[in-house]
Amino acid sequence: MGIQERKERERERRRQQIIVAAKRVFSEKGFNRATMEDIAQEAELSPGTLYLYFKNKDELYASLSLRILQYLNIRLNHVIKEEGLDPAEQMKALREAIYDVYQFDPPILINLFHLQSSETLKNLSPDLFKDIQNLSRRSLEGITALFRNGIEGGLFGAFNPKMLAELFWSMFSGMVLWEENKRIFEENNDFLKNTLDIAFDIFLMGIRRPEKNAALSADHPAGSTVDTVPSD
Amino acid sequence: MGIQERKERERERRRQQIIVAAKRVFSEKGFNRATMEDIAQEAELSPGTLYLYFKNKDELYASLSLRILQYLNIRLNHVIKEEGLDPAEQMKALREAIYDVYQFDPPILINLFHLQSSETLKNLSPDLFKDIQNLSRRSLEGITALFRNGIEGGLFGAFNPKMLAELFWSMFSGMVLWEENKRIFEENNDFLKNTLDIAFDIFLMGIRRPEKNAALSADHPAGSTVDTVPSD
Amino acid sequence: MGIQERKERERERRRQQIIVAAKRVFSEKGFNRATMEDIAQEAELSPGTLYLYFKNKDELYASLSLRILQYLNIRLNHVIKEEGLDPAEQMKALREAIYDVYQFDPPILINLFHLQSSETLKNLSPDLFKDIQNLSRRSLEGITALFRNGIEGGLFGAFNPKMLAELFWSMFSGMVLWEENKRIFEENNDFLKNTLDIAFDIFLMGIRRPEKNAALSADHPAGSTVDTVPSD
Amino acid sequence: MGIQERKERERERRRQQIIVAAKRVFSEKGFNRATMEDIAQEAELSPGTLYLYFKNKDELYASLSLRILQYLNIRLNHVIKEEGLDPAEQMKALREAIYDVYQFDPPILINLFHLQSSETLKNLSPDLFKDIQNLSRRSLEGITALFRNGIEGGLFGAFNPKMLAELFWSMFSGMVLWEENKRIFEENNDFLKNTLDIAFDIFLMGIRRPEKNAALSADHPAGSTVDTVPSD
DNA sequence: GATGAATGAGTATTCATTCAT
DNA sequence: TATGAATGAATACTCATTCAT
Repeated sequence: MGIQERKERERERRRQQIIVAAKRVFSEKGFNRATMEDIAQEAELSPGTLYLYFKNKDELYASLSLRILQYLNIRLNHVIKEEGLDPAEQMKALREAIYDVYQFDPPILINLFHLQSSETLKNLSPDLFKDIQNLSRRSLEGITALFRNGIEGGLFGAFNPKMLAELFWSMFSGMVLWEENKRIFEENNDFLKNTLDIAFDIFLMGIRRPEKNAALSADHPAGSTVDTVPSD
Repeated sequence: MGIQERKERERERRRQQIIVAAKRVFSEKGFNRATMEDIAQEAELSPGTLYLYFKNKDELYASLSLRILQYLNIRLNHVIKEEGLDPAEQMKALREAIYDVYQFDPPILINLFHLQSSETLKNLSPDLFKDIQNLSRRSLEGITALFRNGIEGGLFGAFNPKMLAELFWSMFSGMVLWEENKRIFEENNDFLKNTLDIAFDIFLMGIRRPEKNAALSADHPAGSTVDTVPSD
Repeated sequence: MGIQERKERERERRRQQIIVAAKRVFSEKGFNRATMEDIAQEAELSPGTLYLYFKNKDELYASLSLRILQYLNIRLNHVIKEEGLDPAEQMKALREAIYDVYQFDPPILINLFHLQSSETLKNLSPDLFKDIQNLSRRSLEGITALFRNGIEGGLFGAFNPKMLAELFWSMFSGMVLWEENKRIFEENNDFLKNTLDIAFDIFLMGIRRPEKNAALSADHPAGSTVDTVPSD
Repeated sequence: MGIQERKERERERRRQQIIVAAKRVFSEKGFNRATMEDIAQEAELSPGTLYLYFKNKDELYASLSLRILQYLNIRLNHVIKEEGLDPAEQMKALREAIYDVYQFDPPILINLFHLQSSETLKNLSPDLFKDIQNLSRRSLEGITALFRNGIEGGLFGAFNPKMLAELFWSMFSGMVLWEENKRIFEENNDFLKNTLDIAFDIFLMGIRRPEKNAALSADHPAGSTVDTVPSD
């Protein structure tokens, strides 16, 4: 059993070694231009060895995302389980957690969004697909829980917490992509780092006063999302 | 001259025919799995003909984006130039324009974001790259102008209009991507159509009360974007 | 008939126009890289028109060679038919004719040798192939005749005139190719112009004294070509 | 180390296996009509494998030439370094060496001349181009050295040895091409084998008596190459 | 005759994946 | 386990040639 376990640990170490190498290569060359040969070289292994740890290139790529989703979950759980935070403080902690996830590995985070909107996802092994799906869902549930706390704690009005969570998350995705856009167009001015704070505030401001929102929203049906959609 | 013009028109019609076919195939199979052969077949042309109208696969793909950017610009210009709208009404019109752009061609819009965060962009002919860059920039300037109107019209507080425009646009991008995510994870519940309104309201709500924002933002440096960054 | 003839003349003019354009393009880009499109553009015609005058690309290419072979024949005939030349003067005239053929169109002449050692020749229409074959043969016969005159006039020893003609011609081919080599290796020092004279002299010197040749050749069977091989 | 060496040897064997197959296919079909697929099939390998040993089709083709140039060099060095040969015997040995080079691999030798007068050469990797260039140069230097010996040994008159070497080599090239011509025109009578001897004799005869050459050359400037051009 | 848009067969090259060692 | 040589399917792109106008 000790041997079994040591082997398992060793195996995990190799996987991480490969993932780290893959991360570097994918970031530098993009998914299509990065070859398994490149990654093997970066990992100081042979191409064949990669296939002992990952079924194929798509799965190796997807495993990168899994890693950041795992980190996201850990951070969200910390926020949720930390004792003695009132809803407003939780919100501040959420913002910081999101920050950290971005800083944990910016290129991988971009890969994550790229992955999600690509054909790759459809070709994963069912297990890995499930893992990604579950972790995504759990992350969203975590954020939802935080918003629900806020609502229940009287911090916000009567919005549907899941919808707020999704909106919040998609807003964040958009900012990350926008950052990437700017890098390509070479107007690199650190959009994300400069605006996440202000965006967060604007967002929280907006949802803080539901009675005014209701007024504004009165002339279109989206008002129906307020409080009437079951929160999951 | 009449002949010249007719030929030009005929040529443009063919280009559109190919673009339409390409759109279908790219949407169905994604960029990598879609072959030029597939597209030619869909367009009821031969592969060689595609190359009479588009230099290569990348450029054909990029041309899809150009099309939606053109539509976006037209719609934004309408909003800006429409007479007799007060800032609040302009904001409402902006929301509707954005709606329409999405509905004009949802899969292409997703392609646009995919394109922007991909390696493809770097390999276009300089002309096409410039076109996309310029149209993107002009679109953003259009949105910026609308926010500036809002600010000058006293509708909002003292935010930097360009930053608001970028934030708004990235939020929208994120929602589109999220919609795509959900499609892949097969929880298709029309997130975008249901939430664009509410998101818009939240966003506008938030930026409407800068004095409160300032209070919230007081403990972090992002407050510095308020009113102190030159509006262009 | 007048009309018929004028049409024929017009047709020939077009052919020449195309050949001239093709010559330029082939010389600049080589056979494989030169496209029919390129040639059409150079001739200020459309690609389709080329096919009204030449069955295909190979035949157009081969027609270039025909042109220089025709010129070679004309020059050789002049030398042969010129009255009052003794064999030594005829030899000098031959040298000058060969010079002129090279200077008539150096790149085409190189093309000619390239053509002859390539797969192209096998794929010509029988007629064109025959034409080239016949003109080549006739040229060689012309040179042979000149050498026979020399032999019969006592200028040389007892060599087989046809063999001397072939040897002479292959030597010239080799010099042309060598010139081309040097151009590619960028040691361009006009080898051909500088050495044709000296080569000619060495060659004539050598064959002038068959009794010495016989001595040198005594230990190998090639001596059998002396005077014993039928001259056709 | 033993392993390293064995691998290197194995690799070289594969290269030769491919070169041999390529030689057959190129000879049969010519450069353009021969496909990499054909060559792979002939070598009983897969197309991909060819690219593990040769960067591309051009380089594979050029490598054929390298092989014969290497053989030529070896043979020339033997002649030069053989002890106890007087200049006349060296010349005889040169003739035999040239014979052998032709017989070593007639089709490849033709390829070599074809290569040198084609566009291919310009597109090789710098290294391979350098190799070919150097070996060509060294071969010519070898022949030059032999002629210099002859001159210094009083065998010939006062010609420039390098020019003689070039002339000699181009004559040989021409004979090879002419042989190929005849094969295509289907009058295959082993021209080369029958005439190299006689050509050699004529050539040597001719250069043996420079004072007579000078007489003949008196009326054209090529006489200036006699003795006045530096021998390198 | 002349055009030139359309054709579509033809191919070099890549690279994820396998498997004998 | 690890290797890395070999595989061979897959595909973007070219260009000689055709034919409706």
